[in-house]
Amino acid sequence: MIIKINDMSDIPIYQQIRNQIIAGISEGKLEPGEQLPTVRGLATEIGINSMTVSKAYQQLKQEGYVYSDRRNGVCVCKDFEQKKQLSKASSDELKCIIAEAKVGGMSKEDFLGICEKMFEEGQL
Amino acid sequence: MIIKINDMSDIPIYQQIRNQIIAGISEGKLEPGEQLPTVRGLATEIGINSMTVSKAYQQLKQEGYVYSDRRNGVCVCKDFEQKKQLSKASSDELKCIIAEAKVGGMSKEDFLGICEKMFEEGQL
DNA sequence: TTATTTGTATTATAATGAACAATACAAAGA
DNA sequence: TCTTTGTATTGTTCATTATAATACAAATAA
Repeated sequence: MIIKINDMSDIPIYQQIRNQIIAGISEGKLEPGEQLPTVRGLATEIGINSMTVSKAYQQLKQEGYVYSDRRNGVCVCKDFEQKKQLSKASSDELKCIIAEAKVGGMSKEDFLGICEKMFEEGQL
Repeated sequence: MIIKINDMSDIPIYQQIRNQIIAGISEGKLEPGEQLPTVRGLATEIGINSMTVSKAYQQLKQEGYVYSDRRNGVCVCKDFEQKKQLSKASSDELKCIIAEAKVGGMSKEDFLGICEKMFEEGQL
């Protein structure tokens, strides 16, 4: 699982790490129970401060994606909460994306097609 | 067209304004050529600094949603660029939303159903 | 036991962005 | 001329992000 940081992005580094870990889990690149890179290891690898990695891991932990153990590091959860609904934040963001797509002249069918492809992409 | 600011949100005020204007256009609450509230008027109405409103309008202008005129204020564009594809930012955000939905156990069908509803909502 | 590795906590600092305050200006119209 | 419009400027305050440099507790390996 390779984490890639875009320094030009306006998305904070710790958020980019978080997003990529979640994407990795959803694509099966990170398996339940698998250990994530260590805080110091990942920080050195991508050339950032270890506290920034720690911040990403703490957020993932708080959101229920990973758990941590002093010796075994941070690992992907084995059972995710099956909420089966979008968070408020996701729902709000989705509304914005759809509004922009509509104003840009995209048809509902095209939009759903894009979503479908994204959903299937990287599936196990 | 009423703009509502959520002070608790971590989304910047100028961004909230921008998002709501775009939503208003996509729902037909704001018609092509229609004048937006004045910078000072909207700022007073929602109790914020006028430069914050100006910042939102400048971003909308730069993105091609509105145009401005010294005398007539800021108006909704009459012809939007029909790009018919998502911006890089929207596409990246959508991927994150889908990854979170998948890990949360949402089926593709459920997700597409939510998108379909959102797309149709507030349609003319 | 001792040393190492793990996540985590602490303190301090620098850089950036968001929001505000207070003006000022040019352009257009009444 | 006076008002209203968007815009530009300057400065300040505050929160967030990211860094640096340590330190600590817990678990494991030597």
